[in-house]
Amino acid sequence: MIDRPTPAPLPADLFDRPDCAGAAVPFRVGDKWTGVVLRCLEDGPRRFTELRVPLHWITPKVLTETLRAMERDGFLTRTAYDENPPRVEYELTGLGRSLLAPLDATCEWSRTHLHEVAVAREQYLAK
Amino acid sequence: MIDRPTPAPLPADLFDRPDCAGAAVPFRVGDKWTGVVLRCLEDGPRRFTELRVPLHWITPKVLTETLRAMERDGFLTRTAYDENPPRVEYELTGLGRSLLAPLDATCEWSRTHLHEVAVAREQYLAK
DNA sequence: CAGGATCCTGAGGGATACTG
DNA sequence: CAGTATCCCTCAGGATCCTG
Repeated sequence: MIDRPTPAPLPADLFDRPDCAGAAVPFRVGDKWTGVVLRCLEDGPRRFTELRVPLHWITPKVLTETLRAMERDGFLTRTAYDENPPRVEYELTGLGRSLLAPLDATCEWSRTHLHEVAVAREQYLAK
Repeated sequence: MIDRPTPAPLPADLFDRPDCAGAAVPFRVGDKWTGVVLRCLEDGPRRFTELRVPLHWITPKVLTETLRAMERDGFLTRTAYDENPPRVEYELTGLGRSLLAPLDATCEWSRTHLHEVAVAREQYLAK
């Protein structure tokens, strides 16, 4: 386990910026949320509620399902600390981190080509 | 338009081989079928029915929807020849071809890491 | 051959409320 | 705080039949 400084808080508009492909990205990883969760965890471990913020307050049920599936597939670890109030942290494994490569390739494509898709759609409608 | 020799027929088991990630791939491009259609077209233009073969005889409705969406987004062109019986060919555009890069990155990940996912799932079940 | 028209289902995803 | 437990609802995707 790498000794890592506390990562900066996740900005609430992390996936809501002009330079972000967001919902228009034609790629999805696994289910609807796996990709963005991956991005949220790349700087270090995060807590449950912390993750909900940039995910537009995704419902606990859906986030739990997503995290459980990713844990099952070996993409992240779930660590529960026996405290009160309870604290649980999710952290990427090496396998999960390896997913960042194809994810980056996808985001890179979006950055360079997504506007062409928008143009193509307009031309298609104009016909 | 590049002058291209007639591509080899699409093998029916193109996505049904032991070395193919297939349905286990945790990535999807756009909808369920866009990625595999992309792969089917990378060697040159293909006809409607020709595409259905490796796609396990996907129903015409679903294939039409997929192709229309990809045409609308500028990923492929649809060329109808005025013959009898009718002939229609689908061919990747430059934009569509550019999608092969992130798609390759994804497939490469699957090749090298997919078995780790299988192992992780077994360990998860064993707990 | 290349689809259009219809009908149908199931599973992913969401809202709300409650709990240790 | 970190979830469970229910209920609900859309809609991608499939089955089937028909046509220029």
